[in-house]
Amino acid sequence: MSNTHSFTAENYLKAIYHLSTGNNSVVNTNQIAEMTSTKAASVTDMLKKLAEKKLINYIKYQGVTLTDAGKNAAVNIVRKHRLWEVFLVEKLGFKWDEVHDIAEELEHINSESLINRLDDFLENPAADPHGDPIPDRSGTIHQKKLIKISDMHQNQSGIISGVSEHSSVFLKLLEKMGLTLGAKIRISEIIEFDGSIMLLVNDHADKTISREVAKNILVML
Amino acid sequence: MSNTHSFTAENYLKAIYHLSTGNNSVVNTNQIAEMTSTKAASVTDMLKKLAEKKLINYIKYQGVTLTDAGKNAAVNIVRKHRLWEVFLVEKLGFKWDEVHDIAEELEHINSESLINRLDDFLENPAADPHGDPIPDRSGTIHQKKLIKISDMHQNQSGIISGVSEHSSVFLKLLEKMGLTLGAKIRISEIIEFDGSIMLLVNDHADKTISREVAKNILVML
DNA sequence: TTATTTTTTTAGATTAATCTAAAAAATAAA
DNA sequence: TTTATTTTTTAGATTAATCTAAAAAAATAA
Ligand SMILES: [Mn+2]
Ligand SMILES: [Mn+2]
Ligand SMILES: [Mn+2]
Ligand SMILES: [Mn+2]
Repeated sequence: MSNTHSFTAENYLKAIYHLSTGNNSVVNTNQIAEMTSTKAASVTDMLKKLAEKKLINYIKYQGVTLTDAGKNAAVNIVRKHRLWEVFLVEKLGFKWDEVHDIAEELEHINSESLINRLDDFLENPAADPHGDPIPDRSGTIHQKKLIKISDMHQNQSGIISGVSEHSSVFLKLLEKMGLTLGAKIRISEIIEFDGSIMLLVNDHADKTISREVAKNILVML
Repeated sequence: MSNTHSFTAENYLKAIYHLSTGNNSVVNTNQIAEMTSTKAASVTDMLKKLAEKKLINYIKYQGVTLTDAGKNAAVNIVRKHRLWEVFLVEKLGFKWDEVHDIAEELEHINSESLINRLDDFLENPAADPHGDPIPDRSGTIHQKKLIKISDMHQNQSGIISGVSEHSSVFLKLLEKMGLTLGAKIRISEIIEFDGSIMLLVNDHADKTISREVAKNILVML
């Protein structure tokens, strides 16, 4: 089980995984280069190696997809990343905007018993501090259906359950506005002029957020 | 503060540190090669790089010592290693013979806030699961005076507080015999024939251990 | 459908970490 | 104090990951 790959190979696999679960399942060289902060030429080199190890399906000039083995490896890294994030927030008291970079390193520690014990210690959380689902030990992801605030209509209400933008500035803004996971919201008005949205947060006084902000907050109805 | 060095450089620094706190403060190439499971030629290469970075004092053919910067770096890695070991045992329920290899990886995660928060979360432990002292955040080590069971005399008693052999077989043996940290012992007899030792553990029935075992158990009087 | 632009791959180098084999220095033995 | 042994260093290669610049292929536009 769980062949061990280099730190670097793991980062490429994760990048391909995230890119392929977005829109298209086929991922191109330049996208990977951007996500891994490398150059296209370096990506091509690595793609050959990953293909060699049967972790991706790769045909020159045609982009890549993950094989089952590659997807397993990637999901496992995502699982570790998100569990560590829960640990950092729940046990060590980090803020939700501070944990990503540390988890980026911790996700490469390879020990199945470590991660399964951590999972139990954290009481098998379903989601990380940003609302992203944590794959279970078999690799299955139970993703709840969430919609963007920007897709809600007047008087509709729900619970904030995720974000689609993870930058520290964005997360800090939400924190300051009380728009954190678990907050109950209700759309009181959608402003015609620019689409900004007024909403009630936990039944308190109205707050207004821009459409851009609204697009990046995910709600469970 | 705390310049960041490569994973590999950190392992060399730690090896030099452990070797130099043993007997001689000057450490030689072959010792390092043995401890890092590399070859002498590789060590020489790395020594040049570490000297370049002013982490060691190195003169060809004369062995090495750590500079203050090098010692700081090494002690910090040891601090991280031991704190993670405490975490693995106390929070995740690993046995004391299972944690070394995982800590060997975790010790390279570089985040000062992470390690200080972990320290607090664990309630600032003084020692790791093997009784080794944990350097505080300033790098100071408070080492208690311990003696080997093999240096004790008849009727002397004390508390098991450390081990000087960390292999899994040895630790499992101690576990099985109830000779774990905190156990109270009293020497009932030192056998003339081969120097093996009979002792009372927590006032229970006598157990006998070989001189070799006795040399590797450390006791606080 | 040809020309232009964009994307991707190859060619050729570089850097870090490692190795084996050979040379040089230091140490121990005769 | 020579000679032999051990230790350490150098020389020369290798592997993984990366880069820049140039070539090749694919996609887009004219
Ligand atoms: Mn996250
Ligand atoms: Mn250890
Ligand atoms: Mn290590
Ligand atoms: Mn230890």
